[in-house]
This record gives sequence, structure tokens and C-alpha cells, in this order.
Amino acid sequence: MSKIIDESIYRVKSFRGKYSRDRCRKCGSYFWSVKAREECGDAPCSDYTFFSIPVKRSLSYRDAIDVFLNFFNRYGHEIIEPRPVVARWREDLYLTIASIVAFQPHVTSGLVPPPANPLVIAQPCIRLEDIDSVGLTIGRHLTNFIMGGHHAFNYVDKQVYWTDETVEYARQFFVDEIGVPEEEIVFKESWWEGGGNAGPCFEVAIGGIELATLVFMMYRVNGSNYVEMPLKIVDTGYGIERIAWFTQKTPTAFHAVYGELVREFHRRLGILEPDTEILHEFARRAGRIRLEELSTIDKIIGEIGDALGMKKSSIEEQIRPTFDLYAIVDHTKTISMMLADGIVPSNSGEGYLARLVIRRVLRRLGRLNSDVPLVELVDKQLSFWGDMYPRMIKNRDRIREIVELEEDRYRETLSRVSTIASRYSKKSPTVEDLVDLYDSHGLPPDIVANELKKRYGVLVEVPPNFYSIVASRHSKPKIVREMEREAEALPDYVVSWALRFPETTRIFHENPYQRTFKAKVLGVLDGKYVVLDSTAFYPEGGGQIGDRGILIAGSRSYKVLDAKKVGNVIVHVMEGFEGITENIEVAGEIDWNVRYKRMRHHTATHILLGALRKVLGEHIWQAGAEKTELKARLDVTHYKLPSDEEIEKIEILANNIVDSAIDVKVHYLPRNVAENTYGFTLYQGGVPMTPIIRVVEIPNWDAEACFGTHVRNTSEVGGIKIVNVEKIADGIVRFEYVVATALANHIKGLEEKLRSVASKLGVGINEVDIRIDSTTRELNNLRSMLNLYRDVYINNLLQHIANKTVNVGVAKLCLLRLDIDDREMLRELLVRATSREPKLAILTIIPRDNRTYVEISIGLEAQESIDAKDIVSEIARYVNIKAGGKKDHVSGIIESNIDEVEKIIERTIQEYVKKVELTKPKNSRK
RNA sequence: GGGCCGGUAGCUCAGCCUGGAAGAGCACUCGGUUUGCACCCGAGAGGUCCCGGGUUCAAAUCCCGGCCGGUCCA
Repeated sequence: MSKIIDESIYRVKSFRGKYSRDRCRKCGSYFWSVKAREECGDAPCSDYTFFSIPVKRSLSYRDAIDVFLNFFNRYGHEIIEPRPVVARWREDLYLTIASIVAFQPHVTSGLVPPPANPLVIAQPCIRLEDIDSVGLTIGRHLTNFIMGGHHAFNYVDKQVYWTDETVEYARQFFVDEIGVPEEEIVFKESWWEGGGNAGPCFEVAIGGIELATLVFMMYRVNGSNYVEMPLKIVDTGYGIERIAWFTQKTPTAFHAVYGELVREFHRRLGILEPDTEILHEFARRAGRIRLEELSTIDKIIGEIGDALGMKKSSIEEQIRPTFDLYAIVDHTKTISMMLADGIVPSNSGEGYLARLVIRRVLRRLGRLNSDVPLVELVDKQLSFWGDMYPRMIKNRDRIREIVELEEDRYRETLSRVSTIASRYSKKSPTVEDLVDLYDSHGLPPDIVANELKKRYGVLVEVPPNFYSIVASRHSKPKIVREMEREAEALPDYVVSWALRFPETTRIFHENPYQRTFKAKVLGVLDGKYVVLDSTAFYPEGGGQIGDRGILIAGSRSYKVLDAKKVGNVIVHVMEGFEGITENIEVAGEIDWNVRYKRMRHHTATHILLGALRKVLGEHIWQAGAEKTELKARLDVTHYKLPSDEEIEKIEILANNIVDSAIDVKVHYLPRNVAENTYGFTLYQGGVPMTPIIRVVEIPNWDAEACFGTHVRNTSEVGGIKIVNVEKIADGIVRFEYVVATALANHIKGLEEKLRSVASKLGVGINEVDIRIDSTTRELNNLRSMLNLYRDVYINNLLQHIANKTVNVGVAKLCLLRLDIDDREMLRELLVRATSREPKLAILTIIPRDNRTYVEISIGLEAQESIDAKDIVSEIARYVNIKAGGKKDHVSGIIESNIDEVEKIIERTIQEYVKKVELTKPKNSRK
């Protein structure tokens, strides 16, 4: 792959005359170094030797950030504020996984200029890819980290700097600023790829650990081809945690980053800290650890045992629990960061990622047999990091509540273990079973195995690659989503046709109240699609659907069914026309009635969202919305169904805003300005891919990037009534509401329903509730009355049966003809009759339509010689019968009327009895 | 967004595969026994088998659609 690039790019100025290029004898990659060496100096090829490499001074975690930022600031890089760890500005990514993510895709695609150039940023990131390795590698893998990045964006007409400067900065940073002897530094040649981009890179490794990656992003990946981009980006990532670890020489990165907190977690969880010596010996070799090869750990522990003259088992005993502890330290901070930035745990979307981390911690805690509530540990993180992440303090109560809720939920899941495990009390579950249990019940195999062993002594073998088996089960679906979307979208050829036209002037933005307009026809297609030079028709977007209306050409008018946006061009979807041709003038008129109602619902949506954030909290994000002329709905992220009180409060607050008659403002702002002014809460309904952003602001209440049409003043919303609140997914709550004149419609619907109920009950609307009470009471009375009558009836029938019974020796026969088709009654009758007289064989017939329902019941003793199913086949000789059941009970239908049936059956029974008597001796109960 | 699992008595669940008269334990009521910690024995009450449709003589059970909950993955 590196063949396609010119390797000369790696020959930078700083190397000339001083550095030589060698090849690693282990991994085969090329690297540059002042000193001749055989290995590339990166994990896992080399052990960690950095503990003995001198540095100028030990840097605390916070110092490391400052030193990094200030160094690059001194060299002309503007310091940029970091973004949240939840990538709200991106739709293809949930989490901020690298510093460059802050500038993707709008800056990297060239659409928007960077906030500064060059710039430097210390970006908190969350990466869950290596979550299983966290702890084991004592800090090489983390789920949260700060990536120090200095970035330069080189445009065709504006070059900032490229490879020479980037490498020289790295060299100076490590040599001059950190104080690393230059001969310890290795620049390893490599290739980076991600997010559709690619380029050559250097991995900067010192003493066995990679401290920075310098990427030269210059290609776009197009299938299997690399296309050179006009915009070339310096994308660097300095591992702040590793730099702190490197300079502090603490045994693990966790000690360097979390300091006192590590000890506190040890204390609280009752896990002793391992001997410093063991930890150091382990740390030196930790670069070799790989999750895929767990044997590496055994080997390392063996080596330590030899070095220290200790038993392997005692080392193991000390160090194993600390792996879990380190992971817990790491994960609890990650949880704190995610929740502080507003993620709501859920079974879908980004919320699942939060739940995943929470569950991992809980599992680890379980493994340590800890009963410390997770919330307590998370709370320690909130205190510890609050100064760096103020949102942790601000949202502390909510974060605690969510963590508690999630822990409860997890305990509930675990409480099902014993029930579910009991299925396998005799037979050990197969791997397939285990995967099933994990997949559909969330029960980790080790917990199931434990339970089975403890309770039933059943041994379960859990394959070491269990989670990859799970993963392989979930092979990619993906494409479905796009298919769905295309159903509503314009056909491809219409899109490419539309893109040829210049931008349509948007009258609906200039003046949302303009109902009629004149415009020139720029293009027509298929007698169905029309593009104008300007339009008042709002094209579908932001949950507001496209306008309807008419276009008038000459004396004829044509229906506009919908309007769609293709880039900056608006396409009118017509019912069909002949009279509209290119270059003519047309007049347009939108269906104002519908449109105005939608505008009011749209503005109401912004008002409601503001109210939701105020009442429920800052974790409220729009997860979907739809505004029609009849009603609107808003789906938001929230961790539980709001209470009635909360809903009432939200409604009151929202209506206050309506009554306050606030002017709704619209601004067009450069992206960076908009983001700095309003924050990322701008991006509720999606992220516009434009350098200028249209911001709809209700001052001091809500501001969103929005394409939709809004009323001028909140008072025009008229009034908001929340008509429904429901949970549509875990972590997502849907609000439905009706506004202004649409309310009359809504109420009318309710009224009609109420009136129809009232008239069916035979009362006026006001008495409905009272009547329901009395009707219910009456129904219950009738029910118990019915049972009384049934009882009387049954007793009568029992008497009747006793009288009608014919004793044939082996049994007492009875043919009963009934008129009431009451199955409940019949069943009880038959049960009682046969239990009172075990020799009874009773045959009941009831007319049903023009046919006859038959039910046969045989008492316990009679069963010894009579089989109900035999009677059926006997009857079947004379009439068409469909019936079945067991030998003591059958039911079915006979295709003849009851009089006929009665006669036939009487005869049949007699014949059957004779048969039974003939074969009697061999008939006995089995 | 997709996959999988579940919804039966107040609670925990069995029954469903292979259709045939709705079950167990706990809790509850009554009677007896006993009064040392999950007492025991007997009797009884308690059901929209999540909802709707279909197949069938017959559906808790099979099929289709929906609702609700759980869970894994992206």
C-alpha cells in the first residue's frame, strides 16, 4: 500500500546528515534514528526502557497539557478550546475519537475555514475499540485520553507548513521542551488511514512507547484508489497521558494521570496495591502484552518471578485484581465524561456506548466481589476532574441519578440469572446457548458458569474468544437505512438534473409570510418537476414537510404537491402539467393555511425544546422531530418517562414563552462564530454542511441551526398543549403537542369520541364517568348473577342426567340435548357430572347454525372400556363429523341438524356398546 | 438502525417444540396443629394466558400484524 506513495516524503530536513534509516528486525518497518538500532523502539517490538531515560522535569497530567499547548503556541499556533467528547457536530460518528474530529468533516473537506491556522488543541477523546485491553496494559490502552494535536491546513493558495516543520517541531518538543536525549527518539515510517482519508505518517517512539503520531493527510480513499487532495492537512496526535507517564516514571499511566485517586480506589475497593518492585518489573515488560495473546502475561509473570525470586502464584494474586482496578479507574472517568456531555444511556444510538462502559465496570466490580456502589466511584471522579470539566460539577445530580438507575437495571438483569440458569441445571449449556444468553439476556458467560457451578455443580466451558464469537454473529446490515430514505427522496436522475441550476432564491426565508410570488421557470422535467429562479415554497427539511400550493401559467393553474431541496436548488414536485415551459413567467401561491400552521408548530418545537432543557436538564437533545399542520412531535434523549408534574411544568413554561411575546430572530453567521456564540446545542435537527449557518433564536431561550420557517413572534404560536408523552425507545421520550388553531381540530376529535361514548352509554357528556362506574358495577353484578343461574342450571342438568342415564354394565350412558350454547357452563357441567359419577359417559349435542356441536366426556371408570375417540369414528360412519381430543374428552362439529344427529347418535351408541362388550376383556387402563 | 429473547394468578415462573377441560411455589382467606425465626397439615379464593386478525371441530400453544419490556451489536 505504501508503494503508491513516494517514499521521499519521509526524508525530511531534520533527518539530513544526522539520522539514519534502518529496518526493524521484528516488525520490518523502516525508521529513522540518530543512533543505529535493530528494533523500531515501539511496542510490542521493544520493552519499555523509558523508565531510565532522563527528562528535564516530571510533568503532572495538567502540566503536560500546558507544556504541550504553550510550546506550540510559542511557535505561532493559536490555542483552540476543546470540544465535547460527544461529537454532536458529526452525523457519522458518536464520539470524539481524535483531535482532528473537531474539524471534520466541514474543515477537512474545505467547506469551512479552520478557526485558526495553524492551531493547537488539547482534545479529550473517548475510544472504546480497545476497551478489553484497558487495565491489562497498565495504561497503554485507555478509553479516555487527551489528544494533543497541532494542525495545519494547507490550501492550494495558502501553504502553512508540511513535513519538514512538523517533524522539526516534534524533535524540538521532545528534545528541548521535555529534555529527552535525541538519540533515544525513533521516527517510525508508517501509513495512516481513517474516515475516508489517508496519508503517510511518522510514529514517534521513545524508550519503547509511542508518544506521538504525525500524520500527513493528503489522500482521499476512493474504493481502492488514493486520490490526492487539494487540501493537505497536518494531523498530529500527542498522547498527553503517555507524556505525563513518561516524565513521571510512575509504574503505570494510571498513577501518572489519576495520582491519589488510584490509591483511593484501592482503599475503597479493598484491593491491596501490589509491591512497587513487582509493579515496576511488570511495567518494564508491559509493552509486550497483547489481548490476542494472553499467554504473554503468563510469560511476563514467570519472568518477574525469576527476577525477584518469588512464586508465580503470589505475583499473580497481587497483580490480577489490579488490572480490574485500573480498568475501573479508567472506565469511571469515561462514564463521567460521557454523562457530563449529555449522553443518556440507551439500548440504541450513542446511549448504548454509555451503557456498554457502565456494564463493563459493573462486571469488573462484580469480579472483585465489590459491593461498592458505582455511583460512589463515579462521584469521586466528578470531584477529581471537576475543575477541568465544569460540566461534571454542573450536572452532578443528574449524572449520579443516571448511574444509580443503570446500576439498578443491571442488578435486575443479574437477578434473572438463577431462573435462567436453572434451565441448564442438568445439561451444561453449549457455546451456542451461552451466546444466546448473552445476546438476548445480557448475561456474561462467566456469571452463568459461576452460577451453574455453585448451584448445580455443572461445569461450563467458556471459550476464550467468546466475545469475538458474539461479534461474528452480528454481521453488518447497514444498507437498509439508505433504502428507506430513498423511497421518499427524489430519483437520482432528477437530483443530477436539478444540480445544474443556479441557487434558487428563497422567498420563504426572506419573508416567511409571503404567500404569492412571481418567478421565472428555469427548467422542467418529465412533466412533473419544475425549477424556478425563486420560490416561496418551503422544501422539506428539518422535520418540516414541503409546501403544497399552485403554480399559475397564463390562465391555468397547476398543483404543487411537494417541494424538495437539492443542494441550493429547490425542486417543485407537480401533479402533472403541460402549460409550463422553460423561460416563461409563472405566478405561485402556497397553501397558506397549511403552511402557517406548520410554522406555528415549528416555532413551538423550539420553545418546547427550551422548556425541556430547563425542566429536565442539559442532557436533553433532539433525537427526531416532525411538524405537520395538525400536530408536531419531538423526540428527545431522556433517561426516564417524565412525571405528570414535570410535564405540567414544561407545558406551563412553554406557554409562558408564548405569552411573553418574544421576537424570533434569524441570523446568518459564519460557522465558527455561530458555534462560539451558541455552542453545539445549535445542532439539534442535524448538522448543516454550509460555511454560513442560519440560526433561529428565541433570545434567552433557544437557538438552533434551522432551515425551517418560523413565526415572527412567539405569541403567534397561540398556545401549546402536550397531548401525548411516551417512551419510544430506552432513553428516548416522545412529546406530541398541538398548537393554536390546530388545537380546535384536536379538541373536536376528542369531543366526537366522547360524544359517541356518551351516546352509546345513553347519557350526556358530563355524566359519562359516572355512568361508566355504574355500568361496570352492573356488569360485575350480572356476571355473578350469571354464575348463580349457571349453578342452578347445572344442578338441574345434573339431576336430569342422573335420570336419563342408561346403565350398560361397563358404563352409564347419557345423551344430552341442550339449547343454550354456553361453553363455560357446559365445561363445568361435564366435569362435575363425570367426577360425581366416574362410570358416566356423556354425549352432549347443541345446535349451532345449521349444524350440531358435539362434546363427549368420559368418566374415569368408564374410560376403562370406552374411548371417546372411538365414539367419534363410530359416528363418522353415518355423518360428516369433524372432531378430536383425547380418549376422555372430545369436541367437534357434525354437519347435520340436531334432530337428525340425535337419531343417528342414539343408534350409534347402541351399536358401539355392543362392540365394547365384545372386546371388553382386553380393555383395561394402561 | 438491525438481530435475538420475553409478556400466563398479587409476585416468581412452568406449560408452547408435538394444538385437545389453564398449572406450581410464594403471598392471601378459612379451619386445624403449633406457639424458637422461610413453621406444619387441610380446604378455598384468585385468570382479558399483552392486543388484533388468521388457520382449525378445537389456539396460552401454530401463522400474520401491532403494543410493551429486556438484551446484544452498529
